[in-house]
Amino acid sequence: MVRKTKEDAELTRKRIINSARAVFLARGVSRSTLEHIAAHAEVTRGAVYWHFKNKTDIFHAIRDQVFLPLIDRMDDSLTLASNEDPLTQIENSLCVTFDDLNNNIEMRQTYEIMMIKCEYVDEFSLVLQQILSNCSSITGKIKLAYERAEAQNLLACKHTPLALALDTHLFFGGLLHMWVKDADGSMFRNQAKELIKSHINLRRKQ
Amino acid sequence: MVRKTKEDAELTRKRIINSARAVFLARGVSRSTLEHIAAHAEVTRGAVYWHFKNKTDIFHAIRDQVFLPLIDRMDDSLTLASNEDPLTQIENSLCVTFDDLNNNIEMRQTYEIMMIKCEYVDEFSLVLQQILSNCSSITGKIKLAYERAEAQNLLACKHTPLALALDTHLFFGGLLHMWVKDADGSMFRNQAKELIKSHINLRRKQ
DNA sequence: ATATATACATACATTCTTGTTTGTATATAA
DNA sequence: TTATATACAAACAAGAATGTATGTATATAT
Repeated sequence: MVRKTKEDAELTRKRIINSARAVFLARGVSRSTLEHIAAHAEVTRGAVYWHFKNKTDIFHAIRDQVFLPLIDRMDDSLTLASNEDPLTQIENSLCVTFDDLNNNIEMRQTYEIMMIKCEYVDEFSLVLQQILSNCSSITGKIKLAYERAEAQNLLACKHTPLALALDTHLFFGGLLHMWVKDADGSMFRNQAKELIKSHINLRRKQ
Repeated sequence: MVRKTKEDAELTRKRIINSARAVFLARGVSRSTLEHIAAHAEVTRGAVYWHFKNKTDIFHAIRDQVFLPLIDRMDDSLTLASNEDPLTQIENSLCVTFDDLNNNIEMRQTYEIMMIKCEYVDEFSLVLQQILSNCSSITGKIKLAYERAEAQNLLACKHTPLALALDTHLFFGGLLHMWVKDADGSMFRNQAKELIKSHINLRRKQ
């Protein structure tokens, strides 16, 4: 029984990606073999090599599945017109990310893989450049929101919008890392939103 | 020429550790083999197996070399009596870490390995617990400093010392991660101290 | 209806990597 | 001074893991 229909083949491809995510999560990227992934997907390595060039190719498929849509989403919640004040917009845009992490298993697993189950060397090292670039893009969006907040006289401090944006972004990155590492949830996962609210309130006038 | 003196053997052990750090940094922990490490140290795997049980054992030796002294250092700069105000103490204790990173190659390389060249699975996953535990310890120390700042009426905001400490610690963690990823230095390494100063000034009265 | 490309499974060859075992020269203890 | 433990080097054995090559049944195009 071979030569499935195109739809069948696409299902196989997706099963391989999902299996790879599960295997990467459990064993780390390096220790995961194509045989592990194939077995989990209930196919042979032949199927894997048909759909993907190698393990790195699968890795990028998993990454793109989560991160390509994500960037747009973050942009939207900070850039789109809204009836909320800019500081609340920033707060919400950060909170949305953690809502997504809570609700979307694939996203949660992918973050965990990228942050603590992957070694950024050789082929993977260029991902670091993408991360850096994404970060400065996000910081830029946050800065714009702080500029609007400043124009509306909402800020409690005389810091520049850029300084505030960098501080917020670093806080956000730190929280993301701790969120992922805090698997049992007791230290950060349960109180992420309060931490965000507190962070934003620190710069809110009154 | 075998059977060196005890001092020679200790030198060999240190050369192996230093070589392992260099190899881990270049190839990632998983892709580094004991043969790579031995060759870099100009010994054979026999020497490596004599001094260490396996690769994980070397990993922990590298980690302990940097992190065991570090915890005490961070404690000291936050706990010891000082003629500076508590907020400046926090600022300095954060800055000291980045001074160390700049000046101490071994520490810098070790941080890079632990953060982006290692997969936290199996034997390595318990390191995550240590990280979590260290973090709450550091947060606790920062909280005490903020309590002293509050008692001295230095704070510009009505946030609790715990909330401020968590925010500062997350900022610090985020900055550490970006510092390490920003290998060329243009985005974070050069301005880490200004970012810290700005972060602390945000909570300083006036 | 036939030819061809597709979607895999199976088999093979090669290269790493690891752990262990064995050998050995020499500090060092007795 | 001799015996023994030390600090390695060298050789060995076994199992992974990878990439490729080959086989094959069947959608699908013509």
